[in-house]
Amino acid sequence: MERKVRVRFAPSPTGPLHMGGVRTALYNYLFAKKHGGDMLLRIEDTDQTRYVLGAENYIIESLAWCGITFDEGVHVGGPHAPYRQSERKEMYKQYALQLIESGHAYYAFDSMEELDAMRENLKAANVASPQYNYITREGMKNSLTLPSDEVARRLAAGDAYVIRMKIPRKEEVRVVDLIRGNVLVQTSQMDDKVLFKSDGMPTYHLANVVDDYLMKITHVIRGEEWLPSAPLHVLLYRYLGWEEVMPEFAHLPLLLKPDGNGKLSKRDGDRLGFPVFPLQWQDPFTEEISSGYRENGYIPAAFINMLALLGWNPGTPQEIFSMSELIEAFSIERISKSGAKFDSAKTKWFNQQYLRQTSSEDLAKIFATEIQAKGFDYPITYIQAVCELVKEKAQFSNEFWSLASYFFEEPNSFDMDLVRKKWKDAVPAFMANLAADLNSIDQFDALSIEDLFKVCAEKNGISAGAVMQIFRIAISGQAAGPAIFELTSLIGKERIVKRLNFAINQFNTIA
RNA sequence: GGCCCGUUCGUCUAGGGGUUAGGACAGGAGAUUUUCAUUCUUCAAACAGGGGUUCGAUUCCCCUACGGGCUACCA
Repeated sequence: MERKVRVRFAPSPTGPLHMGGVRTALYNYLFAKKHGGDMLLRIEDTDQTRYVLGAENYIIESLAWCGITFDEGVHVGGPHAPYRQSERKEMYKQYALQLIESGHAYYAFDSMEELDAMRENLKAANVASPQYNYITREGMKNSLTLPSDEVARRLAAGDAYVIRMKIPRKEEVRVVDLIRGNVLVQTSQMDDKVLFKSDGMPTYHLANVVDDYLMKITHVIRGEEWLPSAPLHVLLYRYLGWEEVMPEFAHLPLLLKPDGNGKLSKRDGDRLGFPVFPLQWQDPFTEEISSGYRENGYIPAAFINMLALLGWNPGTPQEIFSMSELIEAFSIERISKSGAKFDSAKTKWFNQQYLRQTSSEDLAKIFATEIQAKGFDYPITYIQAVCELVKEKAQFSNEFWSLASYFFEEPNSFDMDLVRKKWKDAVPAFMANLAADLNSIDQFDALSIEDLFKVCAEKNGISAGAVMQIFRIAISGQAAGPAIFELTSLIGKERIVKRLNFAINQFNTIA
């Protein structure tokens, strides 16, 4: 029987979710939706020592901003609730005990010091990989080496213990990975991983397998850092008697630093000048702030589009994808095997593409709140017209103010070096004439202004081109901007004439 | 160190036993826009190395190098 596709995104609330995590969530989401399946959000908070307050909310909020939705999870509930592992604590122990029962796990009573000493000894003896395994467990304090009455006594006395997996000595474990094919590992290379900790919590390995089984997960799509422990998980399914319904695995290549080596990390963002997190995050302990894509003016769909193409491609030249197009085109087979260096320049390009696609009407709505926040009151139609003019010049919506502030407030500072260069000969006279001429016309549309401008220049024996830039500076304060006569028309006759006269005064004082 | 995974332009990638090895970003040059941005044209840029297999390998196999991950009572 074909099972309904069910995938999960299962982060640990140890800090903000970085873009690599978002991509993992995205691929899970795309896969689920492509196959009409379910997407769950499970919080893996089995390590209380690393729990960070606010991280869970951050994760939920980030994914919502990205447009990744869930069918079940901590925030939306569902038939397999609770979805927070700390709240499922009581469920795990029975499975660990079941494994002891069947001879696939055992109690271990070793202290941290004893474990350290064991590893030190092995290192000193030049053992290639010092680990708690089929050889070393013979020399440690566990239910395999201790007499059964002592084990019973220790357990009854409440001695601290962990439950370890008993990895067979000489077997080959095969992991079938949807991206990499067969991965073979010898059990002799594996160690007796702790499944159940002395604090009563399961480790990732146990909790993960138990929950995926209980929640009927069909596909585990996760980062490549989990590939080395996948054989352990396969063994766990086998020994728990769940191999028939074991999920299929897909281990995603990692996101790498744009420069140098290694996987993309928290530090890289602010070091290299781009966000690594979807949303801004303030560390609750250090109060250190890490920037976010949202706060940097990125459109979530652009961010998602970029992420989707980092490690996956549709096999066609298409690069711009809406979420539904991504769902349509997505397939695990087309995920690449090697890690991808993150490219912030391309991310900006994606945002620019999306910004262009956004209507001036929608941009105006966003921009209007910024305008209002600054205390200005302009009709939305005016703001929309400004957006129309400025849109092509921006890469981010948060650049609008610096690009367009002069549409809303009068310029009061000018690039005087430039003015000095241009403010000579017939120019001052021309500007004075222009101000008067502009003031005298009724038709203040771009074409009429342009005609008037040219005629005025000719009257003063100057080429129109020669005075275009000083005119722009006079009315906008900036040396570059949108089509000059349209801009003039939009700002309106009264304000333009006023600005011109103000600028002429200013320019005269420095000339 | 050990184990596992990987390696096509600077970056993301397509391709696949015989190709002028394609696209995009970034970069260079030019044109348009009497500004900037846009747009257009154009240039430069890659199969890690060595062995096989083969009539022929960038493509398949092996080795080396390099890169990455893992190696906790963290996930």
